[in-house]
Amino acid sequence: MPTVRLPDGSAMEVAAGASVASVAQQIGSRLAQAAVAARLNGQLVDLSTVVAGDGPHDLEILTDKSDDALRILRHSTAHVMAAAVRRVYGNHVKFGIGPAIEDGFYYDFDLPERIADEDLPRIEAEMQKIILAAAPFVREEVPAQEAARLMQSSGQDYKVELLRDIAAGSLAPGEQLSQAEAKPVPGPSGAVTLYRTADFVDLCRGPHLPHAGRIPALKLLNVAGSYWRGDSSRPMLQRIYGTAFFTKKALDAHLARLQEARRRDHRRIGKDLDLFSFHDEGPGFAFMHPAGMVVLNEILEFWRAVHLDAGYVEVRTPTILSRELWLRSGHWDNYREAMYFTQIDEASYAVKPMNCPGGLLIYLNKPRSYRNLPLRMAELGLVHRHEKSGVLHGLLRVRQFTQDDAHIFCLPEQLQDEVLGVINLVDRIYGTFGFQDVRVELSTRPEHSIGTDEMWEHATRALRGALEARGLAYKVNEGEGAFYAPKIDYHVRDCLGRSWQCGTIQVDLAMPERFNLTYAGADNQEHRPAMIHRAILGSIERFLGILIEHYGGDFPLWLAPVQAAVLPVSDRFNAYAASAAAGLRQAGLRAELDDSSDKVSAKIRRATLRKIPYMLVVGEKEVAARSVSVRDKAAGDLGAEPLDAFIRRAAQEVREKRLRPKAAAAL
RNA sequence: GCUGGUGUAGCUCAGUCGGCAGAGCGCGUCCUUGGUAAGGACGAGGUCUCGGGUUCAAAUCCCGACACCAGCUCCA
Repeated sequence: MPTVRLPDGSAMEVAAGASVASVAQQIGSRLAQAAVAARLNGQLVDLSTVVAGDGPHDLEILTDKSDDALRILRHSTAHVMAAAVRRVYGNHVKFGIGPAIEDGFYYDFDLPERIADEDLPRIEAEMQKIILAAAPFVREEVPAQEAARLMQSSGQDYKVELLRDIAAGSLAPGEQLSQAEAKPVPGPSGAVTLYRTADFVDLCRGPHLPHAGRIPALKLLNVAGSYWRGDSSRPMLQRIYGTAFFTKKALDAHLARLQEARRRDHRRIGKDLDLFSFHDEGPGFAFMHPAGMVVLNEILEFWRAVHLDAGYVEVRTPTILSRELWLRSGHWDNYREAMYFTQIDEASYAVKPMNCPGGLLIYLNKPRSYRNLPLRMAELGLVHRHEKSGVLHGLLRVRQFTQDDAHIFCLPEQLQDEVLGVINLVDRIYGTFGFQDVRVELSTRPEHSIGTDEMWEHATRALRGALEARGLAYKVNEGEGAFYAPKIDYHVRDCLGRSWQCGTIQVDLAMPERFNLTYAGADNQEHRPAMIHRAILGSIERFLGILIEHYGGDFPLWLAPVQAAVLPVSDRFNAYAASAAAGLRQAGLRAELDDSSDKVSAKIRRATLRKIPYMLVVGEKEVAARSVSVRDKAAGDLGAEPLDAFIRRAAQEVREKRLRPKAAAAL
């Protein structure tokens, strides 16, 4: 009799030929009810899987509490969607792949008709029929040849291609098909598995729900194009995105989060708050308005202060430099399609896409001594990159932006300490903006790169050593480094759980070589310095966009374009209100007076919509007491307070760069 | 760059079958002088993205360009 070992360590005997489902039943009917799939000897399997052989077998019944179960639910929902699409559009639909992804699933289809967003309800309705019918997921193991014949005869060219690659063993993990659920693997006997749901058969490794009736809550979200296997030279398929959850409540919470993300879209808020704009006359080039400049300048003032404190000096290098310089740096070889070129007096020049060559020229401008290293040279450098038209996205992807760059020239043995110094600076800066959840990735040497193996090893070791010295968890991205250096990338997660790449630290031994940088050592010999490229905010413009979404437009006081609005109750109090506003401004606060002829309630509404943190209502009582009646945008009416006291309190809040209480709804 | 969608007042959007260009908000003027999210009246504001075509007649139909949106590819 087979024996299974459960996660709690207990063992039990099960009947020969028993399915996982019946084992679950044997453990308890509640568990059997809740069971979605199982992990048998480390493999995810269907509930219908038979526990074969005496074992002991490690068995874990997965219920809707587990993340694996959620992925299985979504993957199964993708199959149901495919079945529904086939019913709605007919048998000529060709199927690509349909995996579960981070927040849901998708399926790619090839069909002559256009699927529009308006068609999604029809598809969803068809899915509900399949769910109502509790259509089972039937697993079949067949020889690859037979599967190929089946797919061929039904015109499923993409599936045939997948089968061919499986047979050839060339379907490597990490390909665009990286979602494990989507990737069928040949069994030990060269067999592949098929899953049937309703009248849809898919090549699929599984596992799946026992039947479609186990899908409690789903939503189709949008349609978009997508290359077959992520290859831009292959056909473009139509992809439908959707999501599914085990409870209606969880689905609703997720949809609310999507809604909240739309509400916080920095493009929307940027327009509403008059922070910046874009124009046809310069696609991808942001126009910063006065209110946006206030935020930007506050960020930069803070940035300069902490850099000064961390031992940096600041430089500025030209935007246009000779083409020859970029040939020397290797940028021309590796990056010219994305660079802008121009001509000055017959000679060829490039608009800088990076600041480093300029920094190198400053280093080379005079002899350097080990006594003056490390040299930490910061530059708020304006760079231009020709991003392809389809990738532009508000402030988050632009063609011109300001990097908060720095180049640290140091002795090779100082590298790790310098990297640690940058890591500390990153912590300090991100913490100030309220980014708590920061993830770190280490990218190693890519295929196209300059420099020697030894350089790359040394450089990568310095980065890894610093990460390990700090005890930071990090993910490694093999071959994802820059052409001249391995790098640490920082990803910050905002309050909606979305991740943004901001900071980067790159240890570069190749550029100093190319540009023949030297310093005089204590031995009076020439030596080669090491170089660190780093940015913390990344692009200032992009960081502003991220901040807008993170705060939902409700900036902390120190960043708010207008910090306080003085709202007289009637124009009889305009004179006092004006003097109060002047007092605030004298104390360095950004204050405005609303002397329109509206009622206070209308003034409050307007100030609230403009997301002004403090509203100061003044009327007869306040004039008499030299006070203001404070309304905090987040906390509401706080009552009267002497004007001086408010000024002191607000100035203190600005000095401390205090974060505002989260005003977010729906979180 | 690719696939699909969208482009009308400062903003959000309506505009039927091809027949005089619309609303709300905002803006301006006047009235109103009020206590914590919208007081009232009047008014101004348009190259219907741009270029071509069809038509007696185009915001509307056709072709092309551009920009934006969703996604894919890319992001030193």
